[in-house]
Amino acid sequence: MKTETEIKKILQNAKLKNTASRAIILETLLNIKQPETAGEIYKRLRKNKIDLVTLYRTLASFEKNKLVKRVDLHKDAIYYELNLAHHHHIVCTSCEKVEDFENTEIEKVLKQISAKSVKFKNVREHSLELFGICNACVKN
Amino acid sequence: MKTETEIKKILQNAKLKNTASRAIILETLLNIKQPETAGEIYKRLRKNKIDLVTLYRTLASFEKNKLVKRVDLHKDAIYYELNLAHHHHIVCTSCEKVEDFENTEIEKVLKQISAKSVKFKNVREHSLELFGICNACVKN
DNA sequence: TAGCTACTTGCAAATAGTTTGCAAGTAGTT
DNA sequence: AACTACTTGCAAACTATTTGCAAGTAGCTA
Repeated sequence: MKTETEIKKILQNAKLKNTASRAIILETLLNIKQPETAGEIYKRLRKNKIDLVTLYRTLASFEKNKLVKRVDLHKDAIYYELNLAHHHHIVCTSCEKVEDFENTEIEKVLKQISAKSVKFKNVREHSLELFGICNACVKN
Repeated sequence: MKTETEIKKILQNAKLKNTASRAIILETLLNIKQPETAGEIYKRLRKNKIDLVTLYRTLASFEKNKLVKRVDLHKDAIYYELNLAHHHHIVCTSCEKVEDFENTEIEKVLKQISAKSVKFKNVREHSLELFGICNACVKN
């Protein structure tokens, strides 16, 4: 659980004004384990009376400032998650659970690939998702 | 340029009825170099009088049959492309150009990762996108 | 600390993207 | 040639996301 001052610091580092809404949204995001849609996050915010429009705008500004990133789970809506630690996902296409993972080998190979590319020498980010059926679902 | 019979064969292999709409949509997809949204593909189909709903439904059935896959370009709409050859993308976040690439090393590492995962032993697909600024845009 | 300015918020309404219901049409089979 | 399940087009619904505008507020600046 992050303290109020830690949240304040994160916003300051991102050069975003420290408003009540942003602090609440950021704290909420910190408590979410899996990527969620704006609608799902909104449900968590109901008791705080934060408008859905504010949430969208906040997510957009967080995204612009690299605090948040979009995750593609091959579903129809946009999924968001905090971008404080770089990692990838394994998604179960049956029960929809998401497992995080990180891997240093991948990062090395990606560097080689962008070095090889003729048209790109400035690759800054990447997203990687694996899809499959988790062991629990295979049993059923 | 694929012939009519080749297109027919692709549909048969996917166990999809060989209708006029599907043949036209499939041929159109074969001519597209970059992932496109349903709206963009629809524009190409205008002269063929194919309904946008039909396009959505066709893309959905193609996707279900692995003929087509979704690509996440970190934009607001869903991007589709043919799934005949496995590959990844490098996306320019400035001019939005997309370059394809494939890499055998990646595939090896991914296999290792899914072998290591505790909750997954059935990873079947993956998507990988790199984001950056292409050389042409860097110059400007 | 009061005041200024640019950024932020909430509400209502608009827009964009995608899906659904239904009646009519058609591919592949028998 | 007839049958059946799948496919199509149209209209309408729905969901997710964005925009306009007026009021509110954070973080300077004097």
